[in-house]
Amino acid sequence: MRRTKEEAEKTRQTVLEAALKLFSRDGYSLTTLSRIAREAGCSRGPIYWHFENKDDLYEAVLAYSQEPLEALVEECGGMADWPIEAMTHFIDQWLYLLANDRRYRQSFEILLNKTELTDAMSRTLKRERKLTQSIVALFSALTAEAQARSLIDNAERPEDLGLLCYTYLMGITQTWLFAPRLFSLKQEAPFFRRQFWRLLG
Amino acid sequence: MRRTKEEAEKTRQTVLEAALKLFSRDGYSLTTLSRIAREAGCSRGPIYWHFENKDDLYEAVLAYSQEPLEALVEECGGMADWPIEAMTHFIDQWLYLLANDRRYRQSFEILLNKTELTDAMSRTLKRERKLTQSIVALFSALTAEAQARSLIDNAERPEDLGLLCYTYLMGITQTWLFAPRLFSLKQEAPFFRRQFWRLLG
DNA sequence: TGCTTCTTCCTTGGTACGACGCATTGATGT
DNA sequence: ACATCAATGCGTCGTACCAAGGAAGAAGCA
Repeated sequence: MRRTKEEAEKTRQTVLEAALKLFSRDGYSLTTLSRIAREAGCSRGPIYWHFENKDDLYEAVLAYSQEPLEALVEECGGMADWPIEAMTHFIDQWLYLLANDRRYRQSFEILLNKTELTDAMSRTLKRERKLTQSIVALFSALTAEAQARSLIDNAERPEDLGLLCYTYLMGITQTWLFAPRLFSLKQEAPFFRRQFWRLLG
Repeated sequence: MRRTKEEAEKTRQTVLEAALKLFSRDGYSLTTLSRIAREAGCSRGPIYWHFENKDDLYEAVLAYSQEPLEALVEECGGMADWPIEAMTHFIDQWLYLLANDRRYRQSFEILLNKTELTDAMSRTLKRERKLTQSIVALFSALTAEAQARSLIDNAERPEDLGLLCYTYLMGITQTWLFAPRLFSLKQEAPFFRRQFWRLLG
């Protein structure tokens, strides 16, 4: 039955949240539209109304779940005049959100552990690589600025250091999500922060 | 028709190689047993003869593809008296194999990008986590030994440093496999090696 | 050695199952 | 009255898995 605009939008959000939960828990293939509908408390109909198909829903879920990360990149991009503070903030937030923000954690969970990156999702892949690229570029710019002000060692090229910062964070993220019981992220966070600055000198 | 023992074993290997190729390229779900059979030049029958089911084949493929890595861990485990040389060797080999050894690269490709880590593959997951654990333990032992001989800085706990070494390598691996065009692994390898030792001091 | 029998390895249909996607219908805000 | 939002049922497709059968190494026996 027809709902008001707000109700319809709420339905859409509910589906999105349900899909995020199931995709991040059970993976893309195993999660059927029926299950998502049941989790969202509706039938499969609304899903096809709000989204083109399963792939489209997946893309929407990923975009939705990555909003916090994109906001963080945006935020630190505006702190180019305080490169050290910007990097500190980025790392702190990255680790904090990973440990405490469900949506943020689920976005990585899906992408790293619950998706088969095939040609079928080239659209999603392209978006993700662009995001990766933007983070590397951000760190490259910040390290370049920090080097210019002699705040960090300048023996290495800033592009390399930008890449290094990204791989450093992704390594922690990937390892923790793959084996959460291997170590406590909250306990080790200060250690990882300390070691980060050894990398940059 | 019945083959000799050697021919049968060869069939098994062919299936394994075909599955490795397709799993690492197209992912687990998209790869059907028919495709594997066609790639291996046989029918679906032998697959069910040599392996229980699809999951079992997957497990076998992963174990097969990770032989080089397990050999490397084994090898460096025997170099406890030369911790610096052992770590150097491990990193060099890791990066070299990643760039040059097809099977080694495919094993990570499958695990990182082409598999949905659901409860269904708990057996595989357990094996992988154990392998992770063994690498972390290896580096912990090597850093502890190096600290004892004052070869590296001893401000941090060796368990933490062992974990750090692993996340460091996985970050590079994950990032490169996710976006191979982001950087050239061969060109950056020396850089990554240099920075590794900054982490340990 | 030569014949028979058993076992192994593989081929080929067939079946059961479940998912996606769509089309139809229905209900209700606007 | 109309457009929007949702429920339902069906068609189609593709896959994993199984069953029956067949062909030829391997092994036992004279």
